Amino acid sequence: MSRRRPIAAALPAEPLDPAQIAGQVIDGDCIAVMRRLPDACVDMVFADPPYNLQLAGPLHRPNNSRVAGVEDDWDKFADFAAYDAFTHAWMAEARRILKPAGTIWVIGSYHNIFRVGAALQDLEFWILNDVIWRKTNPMPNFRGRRFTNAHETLIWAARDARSRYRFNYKALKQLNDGLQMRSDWLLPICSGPERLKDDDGRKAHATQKPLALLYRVLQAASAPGDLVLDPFFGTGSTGVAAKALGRRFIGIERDPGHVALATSRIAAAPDSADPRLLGGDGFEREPRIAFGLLVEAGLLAVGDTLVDRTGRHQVRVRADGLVEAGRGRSQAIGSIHQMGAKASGGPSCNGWVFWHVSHPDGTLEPIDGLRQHLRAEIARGRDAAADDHDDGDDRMVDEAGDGDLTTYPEQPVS
Amino acid sequence: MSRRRPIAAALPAEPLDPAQIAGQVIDGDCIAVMRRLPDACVDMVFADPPYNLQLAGPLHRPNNSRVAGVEDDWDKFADFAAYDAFTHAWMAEARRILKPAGTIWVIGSYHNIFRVGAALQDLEFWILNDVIWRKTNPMPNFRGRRFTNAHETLIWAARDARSRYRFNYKALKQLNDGLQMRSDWLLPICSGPERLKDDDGRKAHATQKPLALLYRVLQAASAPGDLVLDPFFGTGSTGVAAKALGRRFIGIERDPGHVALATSRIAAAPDSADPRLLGGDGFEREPRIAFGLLVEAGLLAVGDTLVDRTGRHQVRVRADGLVEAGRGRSQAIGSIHQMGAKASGGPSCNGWVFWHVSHPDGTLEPIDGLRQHLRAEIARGRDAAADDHDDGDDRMVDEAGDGDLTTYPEQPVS
DNA sequence: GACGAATCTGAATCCCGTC
DNA sequence: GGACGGGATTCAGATTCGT
Repeated sequence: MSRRRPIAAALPAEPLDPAQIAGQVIDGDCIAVMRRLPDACVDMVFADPPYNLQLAGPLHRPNNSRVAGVEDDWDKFADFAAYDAFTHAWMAEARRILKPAGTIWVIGSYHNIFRVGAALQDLEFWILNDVIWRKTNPMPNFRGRRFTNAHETLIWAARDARSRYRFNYKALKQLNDGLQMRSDWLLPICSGPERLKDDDGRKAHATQKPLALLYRVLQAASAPGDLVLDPFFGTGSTGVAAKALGRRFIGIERDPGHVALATSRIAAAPDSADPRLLGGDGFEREPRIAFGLLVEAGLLAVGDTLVDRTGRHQVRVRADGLVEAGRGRSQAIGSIHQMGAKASGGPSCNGWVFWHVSHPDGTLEPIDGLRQHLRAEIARGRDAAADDHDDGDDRMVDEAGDGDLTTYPEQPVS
Repeated sequence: MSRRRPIAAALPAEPLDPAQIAGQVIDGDCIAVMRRLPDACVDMVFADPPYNLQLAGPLHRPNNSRVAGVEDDWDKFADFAAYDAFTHAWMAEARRILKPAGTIWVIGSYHNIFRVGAALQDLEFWILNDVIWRKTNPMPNFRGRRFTNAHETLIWAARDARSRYRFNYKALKQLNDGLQMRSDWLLPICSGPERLKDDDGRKAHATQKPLALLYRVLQAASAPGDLVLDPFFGTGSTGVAAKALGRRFIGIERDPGHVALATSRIAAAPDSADPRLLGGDGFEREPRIAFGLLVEAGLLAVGDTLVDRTGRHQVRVRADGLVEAGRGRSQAIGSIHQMGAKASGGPSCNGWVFWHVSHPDGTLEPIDGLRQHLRAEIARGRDAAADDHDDGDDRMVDEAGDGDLTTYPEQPVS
């Protein structure tokens, strides 16, 4: 198989406490280290495993300079079977320590990504997307024998098919100028000052990933305070991005030199901004408003008529927070959603945007506008109350707006 | 497994003659049909196999309209093992009938492409590139639970690691405005008039591929007259593109309705232009000129001195087409390329651009200039001769300039 | 017929909290 | 865990409809 270190079966398997080692880089084989972590303890895994590059010999540019490829021992495997066994082993451990709602990201190239993707499926991970990192500045194909290999592939997968995983949809839509984020991401490769060099000016790691890539991954599929594990930590880009975004991390790395480099790099890296600015989705779920509240608040009156956009359907507002249509035998009563579904003929309906009130000038306004009005009033009252108590060292923040409070220490503003 | 037809073990396995059936659509299971073809008879395979989508239930757009998903029987497999067995079976046959220098293309999505890529590697195909088809107009993600699935993946692989496969580098570079063609291609999905409809106005096939995609694949990895096999022919886009580009094809399709549709579609499709305009690379490899020919042609004389760009190294021209440096014991003899490599210290060297002749005015000219001069003269003579014989039914064209002659029937100008 | 608005559609593994 | 019900969710391009 490979010339990697013997795995840790013989080493003492002292348990590790995830909370204790968060923010650290653990020196060791990732399989051995993961075995010491408890089940279901991390929220996300980001993995940049060896690519199994299989370069035949040294490659030279047309001007005869030599291309510095990946020639490290960690990228050497005897054959596909050896690579598959290795992949299966680390991935099974990663799945064990992943929380049920957690997701995994794995990055690779055509040399290994098909083995990786098949292994994920075989282990019953559930693929959510394959994401293409399109490089703005890839290395050209010097021989002119293939297409410029201008991308790498990331696979994003949930722990299983029924996972209620996190995806910060609105935050990413915002990042993409108001349109859904697509599965193809255009980002530069890691170069310039971001690229770590050793004392001789050579690159410190053969496959350092750009921070921008890690930012986007963490923004998409984790929340502030989440614990992110990177089993192939390298120079620690995952840690730097996690620190900047208020996520906690555990890094595992076999090469002691890289462990030291990553540790000092992260210590020097900027900390996260005010955690309140980092919210999971950036757009927390708004507090729920029952339709009946609009009547209580005087925004609608019992007996008012609601119409759909085309004017083809109408309902009357009842006192109990339901609406009714028709008279006598053909009368139907239900929630705004149920009656909207009935009217539109679909399996479901968002009554808030389906039904409208008619203004005197003939224009229609969705009742969602009334709801937003009411929400704003409620928020003003809540903020006034909160101002009286906002002076502690720790903040209690309802990240998701769902009543779960996350506590974490105050962070300096960077 | 799937509800496909029983495979053809029990059917009579009458051999098929590739030359006879070129241009036809064969009705049947692709594995059974391929078994009837001889070894090493096709130049390229393009395959668009079932993706194994595993759709759970109906999906609706926000406006409550229902998405027409792929619900055909041909995309139903019991599990990954069944899909893998199917993949392995058709792919092994495809490899058998592929010429040693042939390549295969397979397109898929994250549902199946990892199984496909691993199977290719397990069968000892040699992956050359994974190519990303980025869609300009993908279907959005309606529930906001994932990234817009905005691409599909093609894998391009040679029959084995040592294949001398065809890649029309210059033609694709030209297609890409003078820059190397990258591994990410931006193309619209198949819609509008190109999308075939049945009598009711519904799409005739759930997964029709755009012609532009096939054009690029055929342009990249085949030559005029090549025989291209598509084992999942569907509505025959591969055949239409092949006809337009002067490639021959064999299509295999299980569904008799699709066979009929593809056949009539191809019959109505425009034929290729003058084959001389379609050249394999669009830029035929220039005929090879031996260095010694420069002496024969009087462009260099025996004993002339060649120097490198800096003037630090020199060699003398010999009568045998080699060059020599030094005198007596330190004398070295070799080709212009070998002696260039020795002088520059690299593992290889293009002697044509490394070595120069000195003009009387002191300027240096690469000997490649002399070669181009000679080529132009040769081309003038060849064209004059060709005009006298350009009236046969078949043409013999040395596409690659390497002495391999490909014969193909004359095509009318469209 | 021209132009703008409204509608339709595409290889899709497409919800979540509460009781 | 299963059932129930609230309510959140789309982009580009072609085609059809309306004036």
